[in-house]
Amino acid sequence: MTESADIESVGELRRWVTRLYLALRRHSPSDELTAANSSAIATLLDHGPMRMGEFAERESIRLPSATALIDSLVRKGQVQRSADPDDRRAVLVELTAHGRELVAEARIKRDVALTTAFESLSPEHQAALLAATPALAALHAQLGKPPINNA
Amino acid sequence: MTESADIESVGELRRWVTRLYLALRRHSPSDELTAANSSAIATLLDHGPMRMGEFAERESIRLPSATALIDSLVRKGQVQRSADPDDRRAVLVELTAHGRELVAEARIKRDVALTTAFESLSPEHQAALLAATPALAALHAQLGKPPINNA
DNA sequence: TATTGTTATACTCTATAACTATA
DNA sequence: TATAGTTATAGAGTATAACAATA
Repeated sequence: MTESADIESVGELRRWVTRLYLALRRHSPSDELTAANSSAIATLLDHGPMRMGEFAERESIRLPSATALIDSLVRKGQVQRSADPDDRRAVLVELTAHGRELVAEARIKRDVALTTAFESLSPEHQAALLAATPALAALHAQLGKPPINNA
Repeated sequence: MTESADIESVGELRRWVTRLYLALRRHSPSDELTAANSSAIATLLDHGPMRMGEFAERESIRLPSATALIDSLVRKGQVQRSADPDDRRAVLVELTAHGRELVAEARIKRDVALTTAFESLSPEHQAALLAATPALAALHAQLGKPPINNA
C-alpha cells in the first residue's frame, strides 16, 4: 500500500501548512515583534550567542537578510553584536537582557492568540494537531537533508 | 482537561509549521510560483471564477493586496479578469487555460518532492500528518476570522 | 585567495488612505 | 451615500551582486 503515499493527500497537507503559515504571519498580535523577529529571537534565546553565519543558517536565510534582520532588532534594543575574540572578521549576536524579558512575554502573547483559535476547535482536531507535531518535526528533518537531487 | 490547551504545545506546533513552511519554500522546485501565488491559484482552481472581494476574503488579505496579487498573476498569463454581468462595478477573476495546466504541473512537481520525504517517515508519523490535515484547515479557518480581540 | 560580514539595490507581499466608477 | 475595485505609497522580509576586512 506504500506504493504511492497518495500525492494528493500530501499536496493537501502542504497547502494547509502554507496557508496556516501565511495566516500566522499576518496575525502577529505582538506589536513589538513580527513573526520573523520572533523566530530570530527564539533562535537566539535557545542557542545563545552565535556568529552571523550560524544565525543565518539556523533561520534559513542569506547573510544579507540576517544582517538586516539583526539590524532591526539591534535598533529596538533587543539584540546586541559583539566581537568574536577568536576571529576578527566574525561577529557574535545575542539577546540583550531587555530582549530576553520581552521575548518571553511576546512568545506567550502570540501563542495565547493561537491557543484561542486552537481551543475553539473540536477535541478531535485539537488531538490531531498535537499528535502531528512530532511528525511535522520529522518531516522537516527529512526536508532539511538534500532529499531531492535535481542533478 | 481543556482548561488550558497547553500553550507550550501550541507554541511548539506553531514553530514547526513555520519551520516546515520555510523548508518547503527552500525546496520549491517550481520557480514560476511563489507561495502566495500557489495559494491564490489553488483557491481559484478549487472555487472557480469569483469576485475580487470574495477572493480577498478567501485569501484573508485586503482588497488592494488582492488587486496586486491578481495583477502579478495576470501579467504571467495565469489568471484573467472579466466583467461581472450583474454589477458593472465588480470584476470576476479566474484561471486561464494556460494557468490551469501550469498549476497542475507545478503542484505535482512540488508534491513529488514532498512525497519523497513523506515516504521516508515512519507509518505512525505518516498517519499523524494525514490525520492532521483537516485540523490544520480548521485552525486556518479560525485564524482567518478576527479571533484576537486586544480591545 | 578564501571567508565573514555589510552595503546597495530590487522584488514580493502586505497594509492604509485616497480615488474612480457604479449602485 | 454606499459599495467594488484600483492607485499611490510605505514597510517588512527576502534575494543577488559587489564590496571591505580579516584569515
